[in-house]
Amino acid sequence: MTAPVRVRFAPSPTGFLHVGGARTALFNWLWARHTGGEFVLRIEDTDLERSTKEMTTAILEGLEWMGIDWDDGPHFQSRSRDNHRAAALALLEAKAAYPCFCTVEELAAERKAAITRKESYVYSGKCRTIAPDRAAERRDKSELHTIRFRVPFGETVWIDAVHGPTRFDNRTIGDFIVLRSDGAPVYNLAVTVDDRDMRITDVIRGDDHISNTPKQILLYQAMGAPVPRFAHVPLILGPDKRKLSKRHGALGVSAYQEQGYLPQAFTNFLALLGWSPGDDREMMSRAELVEAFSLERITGKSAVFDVQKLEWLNGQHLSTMSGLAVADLVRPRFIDAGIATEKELAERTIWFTEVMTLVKTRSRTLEDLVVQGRPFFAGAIEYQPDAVKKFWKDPRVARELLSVAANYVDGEAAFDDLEGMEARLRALCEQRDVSAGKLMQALRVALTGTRVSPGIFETMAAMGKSLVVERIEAAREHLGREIEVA
RNA sequence: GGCCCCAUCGUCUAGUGGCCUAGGACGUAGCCCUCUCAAGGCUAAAACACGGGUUCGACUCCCGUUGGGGCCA
Repeated sequence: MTAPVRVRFAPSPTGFLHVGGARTALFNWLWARHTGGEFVLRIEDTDLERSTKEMTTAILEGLEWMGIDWDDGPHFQSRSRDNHRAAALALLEAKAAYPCFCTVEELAAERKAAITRKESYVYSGKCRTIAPDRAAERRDKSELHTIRFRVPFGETVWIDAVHGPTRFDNRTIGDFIVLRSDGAPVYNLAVTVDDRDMRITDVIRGDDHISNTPKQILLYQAMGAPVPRFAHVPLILGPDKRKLSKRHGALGVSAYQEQGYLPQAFTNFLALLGWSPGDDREMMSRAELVEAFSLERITGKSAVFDVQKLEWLNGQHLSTMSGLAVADLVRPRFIDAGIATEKELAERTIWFTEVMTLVKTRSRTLEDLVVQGRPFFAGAIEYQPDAVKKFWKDPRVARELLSVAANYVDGEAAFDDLEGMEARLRALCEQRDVSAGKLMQALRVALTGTRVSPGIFETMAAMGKSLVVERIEAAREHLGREIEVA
């Protein structure tokens, strides 16, 4: 029986929750839920200058939106600084670390020399050999010093859950600082101490931390703490194949939320970036993801973020949702867009749900829903140039068609009998010797201003007779003016 | 520059020595459906970076080259 899994997500609140972080969080969460383990949230706010309360809030909100919940935390790393210092001192006590009195100038000189020799810089270890009593003496005199970790000879190896056996020659690491001269603990120390204290069993994080790992393993070993399992997840790349960054545009999770992506689609998409269930499944529910997830199936190759696939997946998830669920989700967007008031929508819940049902198969995001739903509400519409060009090519013909349409609508009593409506319209067209198809298309522009809408009879039924009449009249007037100008 | 990671269609991936004339998905193109656009159905084009080994046999294992990326400086 192995110890229950405890994972953590440890963002630093110096920026919003970006896509890479979101996926790291997701993988941790999926692993915790898959194994029945626990997910700890730790905010690494030790960079006081750049960390803000707003960013912390934004990160928590992003996680919540994605449906990622935590069992422990949020803990704030800045609150355990004393702990980190104590750990550094304990290391010193155990002779696993030593005080280093080298000045900035001396270190700069060492570095410079290394560069001229075309070697990578590692600390020479000059202060390693200072006799302990002599070092204590100098410390007592408050001579400025850092605490350095004594890196042993040999190599540091671990079995990465993603990359397999990974090894580093300790000579390339060099005695690194764990406590700065101002008493501030260094990143690798803080992380290791926190992970130890939080009893983290599995560290799932980005590939960019691989080079920190040997240092952290060395620290665990020196502290006599169990070394967790590591899984280094490949990075997410932008379309230019470079590490995803602000350059690539909207990257905060909140941006995707605003654009109208569904959290279940977004997480589904993110899960498929660097991981696959091993079969041909693409669209997966939250539960399926949890069920199928495993560290072993994470690929070692970094993946390009493909918005088009996200859009498609979002459309898929949208189409599986009921009209009612969709209506509930988009309602605020209609209100924010000033299309309808909350009260109006509340009074027409059933109708609104019907409209959303009509429109959702041809929408990929919630924003699409707003755009396509808008014409169903009273008020003026704009005639889109591309629609006019395609279906109102000749204004005279278009007006002619619309007069037939007006005639038809005038005589049409049953606005809910779709098949009957179509039969009667076709019969009328036959009688007047006009193309039913052309008429419907011209009518579509009159009713919605666009060349895209649900079936014309569904559209009319949903709009209601009076709005349909009004729109046709407006269109005929508009076309009349066009003809005069020409 | 040093260290490290990675390498299958444009993109996400399946593939763990013979099942591969390399499968799926997004995207692209075409067809069907059709009042438009989607959705849906069908079809097509599209990849194992290169060179050496190992092996009866390599997309799969090893080495090198090249390329991409990351971290540190």
